[in-house]
Amino acid sequence: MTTRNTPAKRDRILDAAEALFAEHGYDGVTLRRIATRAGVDVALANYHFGKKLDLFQAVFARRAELLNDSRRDALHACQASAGEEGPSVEQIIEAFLRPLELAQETGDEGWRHYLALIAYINNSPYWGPRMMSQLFDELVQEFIQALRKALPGARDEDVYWCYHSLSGALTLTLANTGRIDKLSRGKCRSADFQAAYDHMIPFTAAGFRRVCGVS
Amino acid sequence: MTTRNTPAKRDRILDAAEALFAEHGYDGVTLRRIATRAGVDVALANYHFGKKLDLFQAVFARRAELLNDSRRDALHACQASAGEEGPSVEQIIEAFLRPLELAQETGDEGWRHYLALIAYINNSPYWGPRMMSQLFDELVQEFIQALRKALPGARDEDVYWCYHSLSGALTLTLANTGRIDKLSRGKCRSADFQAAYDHMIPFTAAGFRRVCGVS
DNA sequence: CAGACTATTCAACAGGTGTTGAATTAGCAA
DNA sequence: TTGCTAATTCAACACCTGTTGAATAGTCTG
Repeated sequence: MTTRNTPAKRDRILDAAEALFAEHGYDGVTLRRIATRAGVDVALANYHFGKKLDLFQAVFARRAELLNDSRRDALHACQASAGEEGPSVEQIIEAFLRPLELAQETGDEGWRHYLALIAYINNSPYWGPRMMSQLFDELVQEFIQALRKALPGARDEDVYWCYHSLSGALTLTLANTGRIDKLSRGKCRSADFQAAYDHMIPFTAAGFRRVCGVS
Repeated sequence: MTTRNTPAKRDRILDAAEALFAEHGYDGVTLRRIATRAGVDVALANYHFGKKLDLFQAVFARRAELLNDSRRDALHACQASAGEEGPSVEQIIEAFLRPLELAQETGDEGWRHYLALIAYINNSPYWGPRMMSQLFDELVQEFIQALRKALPGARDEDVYWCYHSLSGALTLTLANTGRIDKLSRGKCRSADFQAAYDHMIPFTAAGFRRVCGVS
């Protein structure tokens, strides 16, 4: 153990908060429940993170940079391998979605919870406007710029509305509510991100092409 | 005023609860805040609706039947006007979405809040599985059945995954978070449901056709 | 008018909330 | 060892929560 060893309990608090916030939302979770799940005293959360809101934001920020890096790498990679006119709509959307698969590839439950937390925040009229922009807008604009290039002549407004549909489909996927499992009577499993993206990529790419007037 | 006159305060409680639950979620709202907004004593909510959870469900159920009727009428109407082979994918999706426009056509803020509440519930890993099915599944299956007929030869699994994307795009629209406004720097207004559906209908229809293998 | 019933408010409860300051423990330096 | 500092727990605070039973006001019936 080095001198700068941040002990395990701090991380266990983040993990517990991540899982609980994702399932019950900010107000549906109590600091005592987080502490209990983490096997820790209540006051420790305050010691490490300050107020409850600060803990919430710490959870939200913890994996954001890693996720953004992964997505940015995927975008730049497909841009590098594409020719002069840039990657196709499908390739761009693939770069936007596939990095999220690491949530189940690594078998790490934390990532699954984190993505559900993003879905919660993104869909919330209260938290969405307050928290999404600062961490994700810059990269999203880069993706939209790439899509614009792949859809020459498209109106800006149309591109943004299409991104809105893509974002909504993704958000509901990340929320992982299991609703599609019940509707399809088991034919679809919402926990199977790979199957979800395998369908979402051609689905949304076709939508972009149609709405943005390129066949 | 008739004998069975349920006074206005009962409805004001429902209206206040609807707006607050939609914005802050179940746990983010206090009965006292609801009562204050409704201009009513705290205990009155309990008198009319019982526990807080019962009030929540009452709000959720209040407009469900009306919404389902409206959607069912639209579906049956387009089925009646279509020929033997049934309505197109576009027509079915239009019947699924357009009834929701009454939210702003009537200028009734209550409907806007109600639709945001549906978005909150549908996207929640906790409430979604518990509350969506009982009120909405039957009609949704009818829509999916119609889509299946409009997409001959499609695999069931593909149809359900496409519906999932449609549902996600719709959910984020109803949540009305204003995120697309900021991203598009005002070019899109998320409160403009008509513009949202004008784009969503061709977008999702093209997705259905592509994924379900019909050109 | 009296009576009955519903709607509404008042007052209060038992328990849970986030937060804090002091006390305790653990880990490392000299 | 003795210090020193960060990590952790303990105990408690002031406040807010959902819920309830009794009290009051309102409305219609006879």
